[in-house]
Amino acid sequence: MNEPAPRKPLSRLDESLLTGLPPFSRLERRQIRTILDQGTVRRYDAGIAVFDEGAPAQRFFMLLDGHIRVVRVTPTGEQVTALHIPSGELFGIAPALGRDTYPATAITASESLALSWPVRLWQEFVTRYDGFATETYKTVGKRVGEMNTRIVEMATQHVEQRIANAVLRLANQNGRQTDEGIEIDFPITRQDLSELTGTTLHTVSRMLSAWEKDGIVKSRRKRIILCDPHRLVVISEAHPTR
Amino acid sequence: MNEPAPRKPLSRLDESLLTGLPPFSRLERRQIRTILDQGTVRRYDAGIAVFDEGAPAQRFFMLLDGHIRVVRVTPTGEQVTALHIPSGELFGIAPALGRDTYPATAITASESLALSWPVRLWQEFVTRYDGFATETYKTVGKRVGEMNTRIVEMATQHVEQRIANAVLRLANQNGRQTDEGIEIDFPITRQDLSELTGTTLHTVSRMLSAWEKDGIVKSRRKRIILCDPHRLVVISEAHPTR
DNA sequence: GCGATAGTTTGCGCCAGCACAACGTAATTG
DNA sequence: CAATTACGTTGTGCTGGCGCAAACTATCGC
Repeated sequence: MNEPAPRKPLSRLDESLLTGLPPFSRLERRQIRTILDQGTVRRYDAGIAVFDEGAPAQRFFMLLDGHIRVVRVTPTGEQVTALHIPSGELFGIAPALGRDTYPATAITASESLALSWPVRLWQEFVTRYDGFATETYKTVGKRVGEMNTRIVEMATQHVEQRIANAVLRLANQNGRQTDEGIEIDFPITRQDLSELTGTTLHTVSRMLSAWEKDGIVKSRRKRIILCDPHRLVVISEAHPTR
Repeated sequence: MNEPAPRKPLSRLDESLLTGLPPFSRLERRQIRTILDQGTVRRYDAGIAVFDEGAPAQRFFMLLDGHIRVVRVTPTGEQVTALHIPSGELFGIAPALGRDTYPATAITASESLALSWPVRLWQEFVTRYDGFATETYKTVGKRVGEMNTRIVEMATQHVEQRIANAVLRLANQNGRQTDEGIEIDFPITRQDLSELTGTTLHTVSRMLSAWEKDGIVKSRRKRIILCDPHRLVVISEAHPTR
């Protein structure tokens, strides 16, 4: 992160942390207190695995601050990013999918803060707290939709369009307006982008260079700023050969 | 289908239709009777859309017989198959994902028989029937896993490996042992396979021809028989360049 | 301030897989 | 059994994007 995030007292969390967030928005202060007291907060450095693919799902998580990349590793060791999780969302919700192991690895893209609970509380949350089930399944639905879109993109679009789409999506979810344009407000490398689009870091680099030459983006190390999102949209839609 | 499927009396269904199926396996005969009476059966010809992407989700379905392809259509009209649904599974379960429209189109791959209920019953099923929620979320979890795998494959594997994987998966889910080998027991065209693997029907055709020359598969029109599944597995794993 | 490390850029050659195109063949219809 | 339609095969040429390689540059730890 750029500025040091305002540090929350880790000992006892404020109820306001959760009140705004969809899965908990219909709950009363007292209920949220209970939920907070049952959970554990932890800070994670950037680039740390919060949990690993295949590991027994012992806890589920709410990302309070930072960004998570959900990654799968192939038998031969290359990584593919399946999803990006912005702060304010649940993750590692294996129990919602009837699973007892995590289906993928969660890696912090930036320094992050997450609250977590043991899975045995899942059933309790679902039955006891109004709106929790509904909202979490909306989240699942949204992610299924995203994955679906990724599949369609990978199947039909060219690399340039896929990269454009990925950048646009990231900017939409995690964009921050600056005087130069919209900046993706967490560190992202060419390698990350290539894992997100199923290509190589070389190709991504070339692409960004070309776009920068055309004034569509600016990019420093680990940072991307969109100067002309509209042109990117055009690229992402253009020339669908197949 | 090859032989005309044994025709069920459409008027009043037998409880045994559902007793074996996971979402209903823990229920009593009386409960299943109620569930059956609340639903509607319908037969669909091959190649028919059961519901369309984006349409309001008015019903959810249980596939009793046949096969469904879950398809998304791109803005430019090409189709991508996201999932295959074998008989005995729920589909069109938008309500489980907190959605009120269908996220994709469901097309019958062969003549099919499906039972369906209005979505307003979903909540009732989930709360009233033991195991229904758990089992349906397992189904969702399984499908998320499959989609994830597809993404990884599309991102890292070559066309030949993707086709091999697709064929193997179909054979696993819907294989039937014959004297020539394992036959995929529903009609599938080169075009279908190409939509499943994100390639062209030409490339699929070439691939199958090559495999047939090597004695790995036999293929008639709309039919594929695996003579040597093991060699296919080798192909699907081999030479992961990136 | 100086390596060391992690991230980025760029050039070059090559080939998997696509576009295009034409033809062959099995099923279907009346 | 024509005629028609749907599905499958195969050839040719071309190119997007990858592999490989090498150099460059921020950033960090000491």
